[in-house]
This record gives sequence, structure tokens and C-alpha cells, in this order.
Amino acid sequence: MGIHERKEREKERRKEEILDAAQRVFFEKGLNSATMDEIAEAAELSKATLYLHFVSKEDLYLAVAIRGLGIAHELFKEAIDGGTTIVEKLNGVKKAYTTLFNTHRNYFRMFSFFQTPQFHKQVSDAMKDAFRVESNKNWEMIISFFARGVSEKRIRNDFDPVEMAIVIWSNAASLMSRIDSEAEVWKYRRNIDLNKTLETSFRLLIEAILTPEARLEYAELLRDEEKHIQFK
Amino acid sequence: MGIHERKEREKERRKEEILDAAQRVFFEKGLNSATMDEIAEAAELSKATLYLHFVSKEDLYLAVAIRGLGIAHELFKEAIDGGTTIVEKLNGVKKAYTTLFNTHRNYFRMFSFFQTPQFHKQVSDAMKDAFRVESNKNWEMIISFFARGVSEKRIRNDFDPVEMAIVIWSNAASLMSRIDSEAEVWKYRRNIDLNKTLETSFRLLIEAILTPEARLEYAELLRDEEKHIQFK
DNA sequence: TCTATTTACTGACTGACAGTAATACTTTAG
DNA sequence: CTAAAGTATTACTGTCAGTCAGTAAATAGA
Repeated sequence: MGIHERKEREKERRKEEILDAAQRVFFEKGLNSATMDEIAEAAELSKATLYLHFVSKEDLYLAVAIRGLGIAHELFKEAIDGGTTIVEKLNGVKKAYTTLFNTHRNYFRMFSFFQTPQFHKQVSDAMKDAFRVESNKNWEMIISFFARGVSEKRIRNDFDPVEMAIVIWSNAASLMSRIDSEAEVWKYRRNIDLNKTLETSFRLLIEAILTPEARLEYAELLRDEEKHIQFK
Repeated sequence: MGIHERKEREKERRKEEILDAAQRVFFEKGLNSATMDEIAEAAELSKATLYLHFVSKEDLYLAVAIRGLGIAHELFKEAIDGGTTIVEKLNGVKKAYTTLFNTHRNYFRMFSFFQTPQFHKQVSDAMKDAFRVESNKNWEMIISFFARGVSEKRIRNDFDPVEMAIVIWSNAASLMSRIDSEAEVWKYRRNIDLNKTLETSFRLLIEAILTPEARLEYAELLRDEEKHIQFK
């Protein structure tokens, strides 16, 4: 009796099709300017059908954002699995986050949207939970990596690894969102390159949490990277 | 010919009345849930009249937010004028920001709203400029304070004071917005008190930018505050 | 194979709400 | 006293999220 399974698969595929369409429209127009009619047309379905799969426009938006969390997860996983030492991995995570920002800008914007309290009212609890679960996977990975760094004595043990992760993360996120919306203003009015500021703050905070020996290794790694850049 | 002036004043007062009403409604419901009809009713005017003074709902929202920038300005001014030493002033600024967050939460939320790219489309350039001008006054004050700290050799001179200001500011803002929306989750799931995290990151960053001598003074100041808390 | 039922989908509608046009009322200027 | 300018309102329009009543197709049961 595979009919039920097939139906299930088809339903799932339809959902993905809707998500594909919604993603295209949301990426282009953002949450507010995108309309459900546009998404329906992009999906080649009637608007009412969208509501058979998602309870609201905001729900649909969040479902697209969850895809972004998956991409982020892969980037972080690659970074942590890729590096040989804790310091290398940490630098890799930093780069992964920068990549997320630079090459998946649309997803990045969606994530910050989830923060605004405005947003939450119109989203189903189920979708909110789904988002939190995915988001949590990413935090879990980062936090356990930090904890490992502490146990291997490469990251200071006089701060909570969770707190260190939150601080570094939040700092980067807020600078990035400032870059996204205000980079030209700062460049023009005060001749500040916020991208450089982001790099600097990353360096400051990473140095602040490393143990003295790890800090030396990190300095060396940065010197090597510098050299690499000069050669290209 | 004072008639023109009187008219001007009356128009200004009407505008303030509308702002008062809008503020009440926006604070209670947020941008999206608030309706212009509600605001009109709260202002005891017809909706069309609102549009004689503000070009859109978003414009009105931003006009309210600008009031918040004024409050922030006063708080920072008090802090900087109040302290005797650079370190004291710096600690005062930190407290001022915390006060802004804790006792003017609604304004704080409005500020972060301005960051989202979604928002900008529906706002008139005039209002955007007005917001930037006010916002700039605050930045100006903070940045020139940092610059003074550098010239008095209490703040490190190997970083750009503007960049230091941006980093500290952004870090605080992002942690606060996380506190605003996720405090319970972090407390419940990982037993993290984000308010403590905020304090820690403030301390870390402030220590990072002070010169060695100033850092000693800061440590002492924190000890005194600690004592004070125990006595109350 | 015929009929009943469930599933997937849709066109047409509704209600909410931002924004506007037409019009009335009030004050000022000549 | 009247024209002009300014202030306000009522009644409207257009847009859009979300819904409802119903259709068509697939499936299950006889």
C-alpha cells in the first residue's frame, strides 16, 4: 500500500515548489513588498493553494529562512571539519560567517528579520519551533566547538563558552547588518570602511578569548593569510 | 505681522498632538499592527488630516523615533558632562545606554526597526534625513568623547576612535535586541543570563580600549560599584 | 465497473487598511 | 464684503491577506 507514501512525497514536492517560488519573490522584493498573488503566480498555483501548505505569508517567509539555516549549518560544518587545529577551525568559522554574509546576503537578511518582535505575532508556533530547532543546531555546533577549544586549552576557561559564542556572534551580526544598510554613509561621512571594522573586531574578540599560546598561533595564521593575499 | 508666526506655532502644536497620539498607538501595537485609523481616533482628528502633516505611516513612525533620539542625546550628554574623569564618563555612557534600553524600551525597538531594509522604501527622504541628522548628533557626541579620551591618553591610540565607538555600540545593541527577544529561551535552555553576558562584553570591550593606567582606574570604579550594590 | 469518499485545487469573494479626491468650513487679506 | 489660502472632513479607491463554496480527479469500497 504505497499510495499513501507516494501522496506524502508529492505533497512534500509541492511544498518545495512553493518554497522555490516564494524564495524567488521574497529575495527580490522582501517580506512586505512581496505579495501572495505574486508567489502564487510564480508557483503556477492559485493563492488558495498556498494556504493549504502554509498558514500565513510570514510562515512561508520563515520556511524559506529555515533553508538558509541549513546552508549556514553546512558552511560551519565544513569549517570545523576542515581545519586541523582549534585556531584554524575558529578562523574557518569566522570565514564561514563572512561567506554567509557575502554570498548568501538574502538569507542573512531574513535571519535578522526574525529578531523583530513585530514579526512573531503572525507566525504559527509550529513554524517558530521549526526555526528554533534549526537555529539551535547551528548554535549547538558552535558552542560545542568552543567548549572543545576550552578543554583543549586553546580557548580561555575563565569565561563561559556559551557566552563567548553569543558575544562574538552578536558582534559580527550587528556589524554586518550595519554594513548592509549603512556602509556608504560611514564611508562617505567619516571615511570608515566598515568591512575593515568588522575584521578588526573579529580579531580583537578572537584574540581576547584565546589562551596565550593559541594567540601566537593565530597571529602566525594571520601573517600567512596576509602573505597569500599579496601574492595573488 | 505675527499672524504667520502664530499659524506656524499652531501647526507645530497640531503636529506634536498627532505625534503624541501616534506614539501611544505605536508603543502599544508596533508599526504593523497599528492603524492610521486608530491613530486618527487617538488624536481626535480624521485620518486625512494626519496625511496633511505626515506623508505616510512610516514617516509618522520615524518622526516618533526621532523623539527617542532626543532622549538618548540627553542621557548621553548627562553622562559625559556628569563624570569627572574619562573613565567615569565612559562608564556613565555605558549606563546611559543601559537606561535607554531598560526604561525606554519602546524607543529602543524603534531604532532597531530603522535598520531593516524593508522599512526604507516607504519613508520620505526628508524624514530619513531628519532621522540621520539626529542620529548623527548622538554619534558625534560619542565619537568626539572617544577622541578626547585618546588625546588624554586614557583610551588607546592604536585604533580609530570612530571604529571603537561603532564596535562597542553595535555589540551592545545586538545583545540588547537579543535580550529583548530571546532572554527567556537562553535562560531556559542553557541557563544563560544574557543581561550578565551584556555586562561582561561591555567590560571586555571597555577594558580592551583603555590604556593600562585607565584600566586600573576602571577596575577600581567597578569594585566601588560592587560594594555599593552590596550595601543597598 | 459503478458509486461514495477523500484529496487537491481553484475562482470569486470579504474585510482590513493605507492613501486620496472632492468638498466644506474657517481664517486672513484686500 | 469677498477672494484666496489654509484646515479639516467625509466618502471613496485600490491593494492585498486570507477564506469559502464548490469542482475535478484520484482512490476505496461494493
